Amino acid sequence: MDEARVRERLLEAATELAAAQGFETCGLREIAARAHVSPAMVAYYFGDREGLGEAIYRRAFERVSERVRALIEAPEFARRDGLEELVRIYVAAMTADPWLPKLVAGEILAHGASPFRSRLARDLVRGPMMAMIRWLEEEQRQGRLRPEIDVRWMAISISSLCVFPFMILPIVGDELGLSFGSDFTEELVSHAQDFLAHGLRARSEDLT
Amino acid sequence: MDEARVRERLLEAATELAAAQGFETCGLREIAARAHVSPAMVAYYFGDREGLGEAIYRRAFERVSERVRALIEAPEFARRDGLEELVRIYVAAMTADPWLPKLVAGEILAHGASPFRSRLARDLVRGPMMAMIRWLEEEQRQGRLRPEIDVRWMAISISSLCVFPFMILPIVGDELGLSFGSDFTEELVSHAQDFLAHGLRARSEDLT
DNA sequence: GCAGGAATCGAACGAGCGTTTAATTTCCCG
DNA sequence: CGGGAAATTAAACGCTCGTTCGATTCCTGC
Repeated sequence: MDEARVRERLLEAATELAAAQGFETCGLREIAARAHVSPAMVAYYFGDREGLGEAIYRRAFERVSERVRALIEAPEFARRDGLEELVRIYVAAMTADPWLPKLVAGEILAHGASPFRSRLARDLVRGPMMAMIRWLEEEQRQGRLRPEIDVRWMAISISSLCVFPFMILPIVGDELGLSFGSDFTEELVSHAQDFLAHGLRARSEDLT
Repeated sequence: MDEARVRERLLEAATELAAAQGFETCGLREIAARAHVSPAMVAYYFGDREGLGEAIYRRAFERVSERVRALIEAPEFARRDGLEELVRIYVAAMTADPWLPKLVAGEILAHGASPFRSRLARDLVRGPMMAMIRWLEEEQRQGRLRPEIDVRWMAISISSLCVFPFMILPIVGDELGLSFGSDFTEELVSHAQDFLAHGLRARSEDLT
């Protein structure tokens, strides 16, 4: 088996299956068959089944956190429309790998299933959200966000608008005439930006 | 075993476990033990394991669709602030049973795992969303919603704001100082209403 | 009070799981 | 080219799963 490292092929097969049906429900033999490899290779490279699961979720976590770190450190954050950039990069992080949204959803759902999964779900969700909250607080302090709104709920709402659409798209997408792809991502970004801007941003004029 | 019907106790135990860790990952013996009943009772009342799963998810689906039907037929919909009422009842539907949010999340994630689960996930998500879209179209036609926004994205955003917070609350709740309960629900409703009203509603005055 | 069907149980079965092991192949280096 | 370590495999093991089955208990109507 020379065309690619066995370890990498196992990770890829396991990731695809975990994204399609959840890691818990797919067997070692199924993963190994998809990677054209013996099931014993899982023990050889990852110790045991849980080691393989930890590896694929850790990789997913690192990809997300790496992109969210770019989100935080990007120079666009200092600009006036930082909120728009936040949404754009947040969505871009979700679409960087086609299987990431369902993987994140699985991790959210698996929270509590095992100590390892709980810890990973926490890392996967808490890190980006806490960073976002800190950024929102600063924006609010500078008067660019409506002062009366709790930043925690701002962060929850932003996350909801950026993540949840990916989770329900496979179910309602064909009925709505929407499907994965750059079109969907761009529409999501622009609509989320629109909602958030008109809902969150401090305005000099109108309304209480 | 007289204090409650065995069938009902099995349904309850399976629902709690499915909400806590997903139906796929909990065994029949575990469910039966929690219901203080022999595993053979599952076969007796539900035929097989999948029959039990179908029963609990069907019941969840019926509870949701029943409450969303109330949402559609409620007299409040004819009022000026129908959007606020929609959010309130949508969230109320999610909180009617404490295990419903995770059950819905699991169903979303399980879409594609099996023909039965795909069909149920579709029923669970499509029905309420299509009804919501039809209602939003009517609202938009009557000039109460900004005319330039795609109603499909309105529905996606409303669903996101009303459902996703329940999914991440177990993970980030303690760090944010938020926890399940009537307080959380009320805050969620009021914030979602605020965001949607200022983001979606047509205004006579300001901005392009 | 008893007969008979419904309800319930504990035990056993076969299948599939993750894992281990011994054997084989592959590869690299002296 | 040959030897030893690394890589890979097929087969087997023990375990747990969902399911089945015969026996037992619990109702209920006569």
